[in-house]
Amino acid sequence: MINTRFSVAVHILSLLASEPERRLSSSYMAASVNTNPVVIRRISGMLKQAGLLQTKPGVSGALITRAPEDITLLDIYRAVQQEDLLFSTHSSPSPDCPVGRNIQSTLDESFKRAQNAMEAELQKQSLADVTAHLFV
Amino acid sequence: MINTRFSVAVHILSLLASEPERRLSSSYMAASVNTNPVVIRRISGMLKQAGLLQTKPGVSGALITRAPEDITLLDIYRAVQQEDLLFSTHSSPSPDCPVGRNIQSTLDESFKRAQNAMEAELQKQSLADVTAHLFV
DNA sequence: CGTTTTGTAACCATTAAAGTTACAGGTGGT
DNA sequence: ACCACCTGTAACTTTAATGGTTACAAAACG
Repeated sequence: MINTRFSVAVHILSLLASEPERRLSSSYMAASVNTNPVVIRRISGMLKQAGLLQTKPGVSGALITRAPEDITLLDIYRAVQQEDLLFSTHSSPSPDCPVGRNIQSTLDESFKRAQNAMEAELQKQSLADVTAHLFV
Repeated sequence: MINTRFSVAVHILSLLASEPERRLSSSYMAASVNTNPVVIRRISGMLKQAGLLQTKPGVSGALITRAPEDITLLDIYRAVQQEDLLFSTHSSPSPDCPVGRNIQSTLDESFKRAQNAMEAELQKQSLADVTAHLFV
């Protein structure tokens, strides 16, 4: 199961997108997410590195940097996921067995296709789609 | 990152598919996978429950129950994955905030789409596709 | 009848994640 | 200039999942 960083990251950016003019502090967002401000700052740091939001040390709050229409869920997913492989393969299968010898490269291809399909779907969805759904 | 059970499960079934007449013991398969026989038996148990292989207590070895063409990677994935949700969402966001109030149901939909895309791709690939790739 | 194997339970080690405390360094208001 | 507040980050704790391992009962086969 993929960790909740992705989920929290979308939450953070949804908050910022809903009030693009206001700098929202980590404490404020932590209250909405229902977690510790440090967790927010940690994830905000990843989103900042990905260029999705701006912050300044000392100055309260974060601002979104792009229009929600121009941020895909894949952008957010990639920002908070350090591992780029979705599936793990068992390590060091036996090289003395035709199956063991080739299973890794074979699975790498199969798994990559599945991951690509998932990421393609994330790319189709924008932050604007999410926020539109939030405020019905 | 998705655990290696899936990867090991495909390995097991590839072995059984490559010698459909021979009963392969957990020790034999453990040597090819390079792990402990108990790990093999544990995962074999899940594959058995899913109807993908047969075993009998006391009788050495497992047999594949279906033609590799009729087993999809999704069948195998589902057999070894107890959680049916790929993405987690953070729990108990604030009900006092319009974002917090609706984020879960919104994300559930977005995440389900992504998961469906991934699973659809797994369904397109059969065990036969995998074994064909193994023995080039 | 004894060796072997499966099926499980139980336990350990490792790892990742999330929450938390603490604090240095920067800002802005007063 | 000072002070209260915020960010960024390191460090620590807790929890849960995973994979490996030991142990053993039940079953089967020669």
